[in-house]
Amino acid sequence: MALSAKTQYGIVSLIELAAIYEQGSVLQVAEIAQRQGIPDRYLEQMLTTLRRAQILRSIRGPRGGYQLARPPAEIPLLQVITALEGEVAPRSGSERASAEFDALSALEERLEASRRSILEGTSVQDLLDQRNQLASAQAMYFI
Amino acid sequence: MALSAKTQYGIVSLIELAAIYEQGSVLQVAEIAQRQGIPDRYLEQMLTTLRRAQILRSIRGPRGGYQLARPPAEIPLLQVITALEGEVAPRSGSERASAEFDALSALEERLEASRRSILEGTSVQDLLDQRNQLASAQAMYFI
DNA sequence: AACAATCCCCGCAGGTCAACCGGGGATTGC
DNA sequence: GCAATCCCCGGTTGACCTGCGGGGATTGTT
Repeated sequence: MALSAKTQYGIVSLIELAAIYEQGSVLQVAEIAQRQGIPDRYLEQMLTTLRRAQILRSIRGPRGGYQLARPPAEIPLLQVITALEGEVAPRSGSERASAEFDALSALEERLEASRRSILEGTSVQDLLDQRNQLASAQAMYFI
Repeated sequence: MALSAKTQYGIVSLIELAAIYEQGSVLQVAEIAQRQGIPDRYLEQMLTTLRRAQILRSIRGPRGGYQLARPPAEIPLLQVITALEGEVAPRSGSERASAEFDALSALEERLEASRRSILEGTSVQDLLDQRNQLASAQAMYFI
């Protein structure tokens, strides 16, 4: 699995919130959790993390909930994943001193760069579009 | 870290073995482990795995050791990593039934495809070349 | 003002997995 | 025969992911 459950839950929630972004309304943790079939107590942690990263905004009290802090097209997935999984420790201290490990590091950087490139170039809006496209395709198939 | 320690140890060993492939000689587990500063008892497991995957050949008894089973240019890293980390379980059973999860799956597939593409297109020989290039660059810098 | 809905914070637990260690057996060159 | 080397298999430790629970803070509604 390329993405952890934590990350998947967070992103799926963002797609749901993106769908109602225009209306300026909110969704509650329990609401999202039930619809997606994921544990609400766990999802709460993800949404809190995303709020701290200023990707979400929260409203407390009755009729409260979460909403996107900015338009979904302005939320690259790289930011979301970085917030949820935490920063990668930048090669602290003991570099393996070996020419072979150095050559391998060059490869790892290429791998990470390619991954970053995709995640920087994909926004929550893109995933929402994809969801709608898949949904309509399924509707067509159904007829 | 894009690659696990297990994978790193295995690949680094393959680079060392690629460097002596022409001579048809062998390297021993303890030899590689000491030079690379990695635990020998652990490295043994990786080399055993690579032998079972027919990437390495082993010779037992005194003066024994390991050598590549084929020319390093014919060993794509994807095979190495697949052998070391094991096959990815193919989406067993309980698909999350949700349009949002489906859209996310499409992204995950793109991520994995891009990774596979790099790992298929890079061989152990390529890493050996990179090592030699880095080594000579460092030599130039030293003068 | 009281109440209830909702988010907020923090710590804990259980399971899984990566990384590593150790014991003893099989092979084989010298 | 002996020692070097690979071979096999199981155990351990520590971290991390996933998830739960208790109680506190905020706020709309009545």
